[in-house]
Amino acid sequence: MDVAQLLGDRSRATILAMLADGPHCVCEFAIALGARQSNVSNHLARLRQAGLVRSTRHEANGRLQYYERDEAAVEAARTALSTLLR
Amino acid sequence: MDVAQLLGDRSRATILAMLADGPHCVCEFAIALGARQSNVSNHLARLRQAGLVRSTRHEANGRLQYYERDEAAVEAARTALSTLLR
DNA sequence: TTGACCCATCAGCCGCTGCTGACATATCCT
DNA sequence: AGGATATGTCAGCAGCGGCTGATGGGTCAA
Repeated sequence: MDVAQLLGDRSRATILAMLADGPHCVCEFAIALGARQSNVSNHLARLRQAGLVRSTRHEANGRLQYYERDEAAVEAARTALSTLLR
Repeated sequence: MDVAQLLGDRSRATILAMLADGPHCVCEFAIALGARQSNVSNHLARLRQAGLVRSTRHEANGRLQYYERDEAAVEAARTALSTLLR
């Protein structure tokens, strides 16, 4: 899926912005967005499929799934968008 | 309308990319995109409404409507997208 | 003026996409 | 084991957005 199309959704854009300052779990996104958990999971699945984020389990609490940005992919996306408007 | 959402469409992204090397008329976009004239006009109206492009009539042939990018707005969009992935 | 050309706008249709609810899975606690 | 918590996945629905055809306005040539 195209990067710009991914960012076209407000929820996904907010998620990526939140991930700028470190990892977060799914429930945090759900609260911040005021959305259901399944909804957030769907968005994260898109972002995961695009390679922009990856998920890891929390060390202490294995029930929590923590998401972090793939900085290399984000950097690539940033340059891709920049060259698109070159 | 959001900039990322505008770029999410392939047609509009192509139009903006084509405008990188100077102005073009509507018919040129239609040919390049393989789309109908009304379709292209709709996309250009969106881009116009967003302030990313502006239209001027051709000097020699007044029937041709030429579109050019608003470089200031494009630059603003570029930085907006860049900070979104900051 | 008449016709041809180029474009903008609009209503309508249709496909895509986000959202939801239900269910399955995984992990932790008791 | 059994229940609670956190998440992933999926079918279904509703709304949005892109595409089209029709129509009207603006411009040029004859």
